[in-house]
Formats: sequence, structure tokens, C-alpha cells
Amino acid sequence: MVDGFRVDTDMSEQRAPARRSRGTGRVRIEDVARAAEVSAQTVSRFLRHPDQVGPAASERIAAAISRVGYVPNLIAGSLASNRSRVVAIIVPTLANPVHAQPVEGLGDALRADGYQVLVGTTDFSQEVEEALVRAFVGRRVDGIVITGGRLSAASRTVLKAAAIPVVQLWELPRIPFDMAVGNSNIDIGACVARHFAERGYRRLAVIGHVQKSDTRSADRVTGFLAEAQRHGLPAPLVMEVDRPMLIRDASDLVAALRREEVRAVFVTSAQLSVVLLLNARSAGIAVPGELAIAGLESDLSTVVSPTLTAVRVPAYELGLQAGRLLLRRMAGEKVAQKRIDTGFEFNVREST
Amino acid sequence: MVDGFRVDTDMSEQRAPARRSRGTGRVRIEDVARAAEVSAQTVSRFLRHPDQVGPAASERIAAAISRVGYVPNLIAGSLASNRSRVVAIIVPTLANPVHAQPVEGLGDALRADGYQVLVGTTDFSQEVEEALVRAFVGRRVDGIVITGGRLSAASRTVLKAAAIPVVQLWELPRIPFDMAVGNSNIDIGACVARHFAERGYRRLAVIGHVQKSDTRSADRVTGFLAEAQRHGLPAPLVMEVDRPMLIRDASDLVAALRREEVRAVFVTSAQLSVVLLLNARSAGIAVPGELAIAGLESDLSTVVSPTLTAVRVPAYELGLQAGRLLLRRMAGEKVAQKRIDTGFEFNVREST
DNA sequence: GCGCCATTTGTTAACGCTAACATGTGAGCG
DNA sequence: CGCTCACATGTTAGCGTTAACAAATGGCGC
Repeated sequence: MVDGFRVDTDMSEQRAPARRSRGTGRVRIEDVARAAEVSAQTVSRFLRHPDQVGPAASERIAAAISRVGYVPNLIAGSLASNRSRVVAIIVPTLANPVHAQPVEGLGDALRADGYQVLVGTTDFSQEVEEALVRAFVGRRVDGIVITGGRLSAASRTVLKAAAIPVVQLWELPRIPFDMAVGNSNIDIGACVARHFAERGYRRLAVIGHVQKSDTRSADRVTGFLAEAQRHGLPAPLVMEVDRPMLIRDASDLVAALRREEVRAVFVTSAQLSVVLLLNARSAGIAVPGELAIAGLESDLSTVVSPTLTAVRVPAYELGLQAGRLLLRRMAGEKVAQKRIDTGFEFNVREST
Repeated sequence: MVDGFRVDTDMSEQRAPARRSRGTGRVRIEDVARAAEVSAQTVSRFLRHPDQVGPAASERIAAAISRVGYVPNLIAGSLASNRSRVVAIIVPTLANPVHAQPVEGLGDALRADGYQVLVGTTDFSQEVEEALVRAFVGRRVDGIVITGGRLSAASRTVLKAAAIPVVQLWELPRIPFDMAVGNSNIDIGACVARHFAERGYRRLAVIGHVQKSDTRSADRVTGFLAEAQRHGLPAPLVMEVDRPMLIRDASDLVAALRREEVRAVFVTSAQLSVVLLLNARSAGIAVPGELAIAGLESDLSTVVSPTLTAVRVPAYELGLQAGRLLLRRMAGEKVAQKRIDTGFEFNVREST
């Protein structure tokens, strides 16, 4: 054995002065193998399937790895095994926690299995999304999570050819491209409208937050209107805001609500709802006495006074669920339940 | 021409029934080469260095690529070229926009050059950080951005061996591990203290937000205290909060501030400062008449009433700068300026 | 008309790892 | 005591791309 080892060592030293040498100079699996007096394959097995390696070899390999400071080249491993152990997620922006949190959830779901997360932000641009899909497929990600229910034809083609699991986030298309995790924004709107109806408010309003290619707010408005009609209420006032809310916009909105004698308003975005509440109060409007306000949950919902009745969408959990679905599919399992409705919480507080 | 193509096609059909066949069945560069009647290397050149390929060949290759639906395998490319065109960023959490925004900035800085971003979140755990560093180095990322100035010995060793550019974010160590982009939290604290002194407030307080292994808040407190002393003010009251602020905590804080007859307080976290302001007002304390409040910038700074005097730290720009530094180094440039202070804005508003 | 060089294209051999197959070893069993 | 089988380990040949070198072509100056 020792002799064999010697010979190997010598051979390695004869470093043929071949005209080519592209090596990176980094420690390779071969170096560990030599140091542990086993074959490269056994080292590879030790790292991927430790149960298939005997105790004596395992010990020597572990020692050798730390002795020579080996960090496996996962790029080479990915190429050889045709599995990258990387998943990608595409979100419109990371500045909004509601979109950043699923990324964290996804990472947490996958970390234990050795997967890493590639992120791409689109700023709501369809072209950027297509470019990202191509880039990620080019990197041979094992799975991909895409925010939103709309997928361009080009993206569909590329994803189809790649044959990797895909999870659409936030929306629940009747027939998902592959899988989908989200909640029904129509249900959210309906839930709030029902609450207003039960409280006896009749003159309602809904303020939507229009963001390019994001239909979530629009769906909430739709659900709200449908439910209001079902309860025989007069058609609610519908307003839309298309940019980050400034204090002066809110004043205008408050004035409009007062003019229209609105009794209860549902604001479909977290920040907007707090801003509206603060503005209404400083305009001297009693909440909920004169105007009831419901919105979306944020850190401040329980901090403002009166506390805000709000819908909480489980953003982090969405990412977690998406990760679990991907894991199952990447492990070769079939997934029967292709649409997961994570639901939402409706926290009734003082503002309604 | 057509004949040549035919023959090649036939050859591809003879699929030798070799005992081994690990192919992925996906379109390879070879397939494009055959369809365009050039060598694989020319296709590779067309993709990486288009200027080195003649116009006729370029045209045929472009057509062939879209005809056969080729998506280059970047994993194989990375292995061969020893460049992954991936950079990694490690942040404590993505739920806090202040940490999520640099990720977006980094992505935006690198997108145009074909780089992608791998993210890892540590939840402030040093062990997780080490594991992520190892994993990212294993994936042979071309550069890495790490939040915070402290790097464990293990991480340093691995990063040293990997010989890749590293950017530390938010803090500016005297001697960075490699490069650093951040701002001086001591300066931030000092700036606010100076402002208070100039306004004539004497009895000061500072409320820190302690988060495991995050020294930024502590540095702000340090700078604040030093500057207060320089102006001959009595030693400010120092308080610390170690969890997400709840409304009742804020009430306690407000009571304590009143009891101690504090005239001006600096809150070193964005959310806390808004919460404190709202609480002080509902407790009937005049702001800034009885108590002046300065905090950190958030969406709500200009929304609350009175508007909040706040320090804005340029989170997105930090990521952008980090990306630019990495790009230069990855292009082989030497970077002389290894510490970049992105500074901060101090927005004086009604609350002080 | 000849050599020189820039431009374009082709050929070969890695890059560092793992799948697939091959082989060796010893325990268990009738 | 030979046979089978589970287990441990080794050998071989890629995975799909690009670096390095080689070669063919043609324009240009003299």
C-alpha cells in the first residue's frame, strides 16, 4: 500500500511539461484522495453519500480534507452530475419586504439540503424577466420560482425545454404553468367587504395601488366590489393610486372620501393604509366613528392609534412552501397538489 | 451545403449504443455548430467575443441558435473558463429593506455584464455565515459581498485561499480584509448630537437597537456620546431595545424619557423612531416642544406629523458601489481606493 | 510577386468532478 | 465448503464548454 502510494506520488511529481496547463492551482479532489490513500471516487462518495464509505477510509478522508484545506468545486460537480443544487427566484423588487421575504423563506427551506438561491429583480419589466429566465436556465438551476401568474410565451418555451420544476408565486392561475403558491386576492377583497357589511357600513370605497403588471391589487378590488354587491350595498367608490404615497396625495384622498360621504374604506396596500389613517386623524376625522379604515398588515398596524384592521399575507411562508414543493419535485417525487393556497389572516382592530 | 448538413444529421442519428450515455438530451453547442456549418469553437466565439467572428458565419450562427433553441450551458462554460460570472452576497435578513436593498443594487450593477447574484441570509449567525462562505467559494463565485466588518478566522482562511475579491458592507474597518463600502456610524451619531447641541437641547438621550453581532447601532451611540461630551453637555441617557418594538414598550420608553426630563432623543433605528414619535404624541407630549426626536429614515418619515428629522443611509447605493468595485477587480484592474465612504443624508424636519 | 501580418476558422486537450460499470472482500447459509 | 449477496472501493469515460495552439486566407507595402 505504502509503496503504491509512493509510486503515485512520484507520478504526480513528474508533472509532464505538456504545452498546456490550465489548472487553477487550487486543491482538487485528487489531492485529497492521494493524501488519504484512496481513490478520488471514494472521496466523492464520502462527500455525497457518506454511508457508502467505510469507517477507516472516512476517518482518513476527513483528516485529509481539513489538512489540505479542500473546498469541493461544485461547478465541476454540477456538470458531471447534471444537478446544480441552485434554485432561482425572480421578484419585482427587493425594496418591498413583501417581495423580499419569500426569497428568505425559499432560502430557509432549501439551505438544509445544500441548495443555494440565485435572485433576480425585474422592476416589473417583462423583458427583464425573460432575460432572467434564460440566464437562470443557462445556469442549469434545478428549479425556479417566479413572482406573478403571467409568463411570456418566450419564457414558457425556454422553461418547457429546460424541464425543471417551476413555482408561480402570489397568484393562483386556474391552470398553473407547473405549480403555484399564493392566495386568492379576490377572497381578500371579499373578506373585507363582508366585514364592512356586517358592521353595517353602507357607503364604501376601495383604494387600489396600481403597479405595472401586478394584478394583485386589482383582484382585491374585484373581490371587494363583488361582495359588496352581494350584500346589496351601493356600488363602492373606486380610486387608484399609482405611485408611492406622499402626504399631500393622502390629504386629497381624505378630502375626496369626506366629500363622497364614504363610511368605510379598504386600502389595498400596506403603506397607503397607514398613511391614510394618519392623515385622516390629523384632518380631524374620527376613525372609525366617521370613517372606518381597513388595510394591509405592516409593522405599524398595531402601533398607530387607532390600531389598524388589516389583512396579513404570509409572504415568508409563501417562499417556504415554494421551496418545499421544489424540493419534493427535485427529489423525483410527483406532486399532486399543484396549487397551494396559503390563505391570509384578517386582523380586526380598532380602525373598523 | 444541404448535403453536408444531411450527412451530419444522419451521423447524429447513429447514436452509438455505447454502454454509457450520460447526456442530458439538451441542445448543445455542437448541435448549433452543425446546423450553422461551423466549428463549435466558432459558435463559442460568436457568443463570447462576437467581434472575432466574420459576418457570414455570425449570421448563420445566429439563425441556427434560434432555430434549434440553444441555451448555452454556463456551468460547463464556467468550468472550462474558470469564471462563474456569479457573485454572492451575504446579508443578515431580507425582511429588513435596509439589508435587502444592497442586494438589489448589487444585481443592478452587475446585470449588464452578465453576472448573476447568489444570496444567503445568516439571521445574524456567525456559523451560518461561515457555512455560506464555504458554499459560495465552492461554487467558485467570482466575488463576494459580506455584510458587516467582522469576519471569522475560518472565513478569512477560505476567502484567502479562494483569492477572490471581497467587499465588506456597512462598516469601514481601518484595514479591510480586502475592500469595504459603508459609512461611518460614529459620524452619524456625532452629526445628530451636534444638531441637538446647536438647537440648544441639553438633556439628551439615545435609544439603541441591539441586534446580535450588529455593531452599527452601538457605533452610532458611541459617536453620539462623544460629540455630546465635546459640546460640554451632561452625559446623555442611554437606553437599549433588543426586540421588535411593541406599542407597550414604546409607552414605557416615553414614560422613562419624561421622568428623566429628556429634551431630545436620537433613536438609532427607523421603525423605532416612528413608533416613539407616534407614542409620544398620543401620550400628549409636544414634539418638538417638550421632546425633540431624531431617527432613521423610512417611508413614513415625511408622513407622520410632525415630520421626522432623520438620517438616511444609502442602502441601495452601497450595493451598487460594491458591485462596481467587484466589476473592476474581476476585470483585472487594481483598485487603489479600498474603502468607500458613501456618507449619509441628515434631513432636518419638524420633529427637532 | 513576395513576405508579413491581421483576421477568421479549426483542432485538441483540458476544466474537476461523478455516473456507470467492474472488482474485491467477507459474512451468512445450507 | 462453495455459493450467494451485500458492501466497500477502484477504473473508465464522459458532462459541455473554452484556452491554447495551429492553420488557412487575403490585403498591403515595396
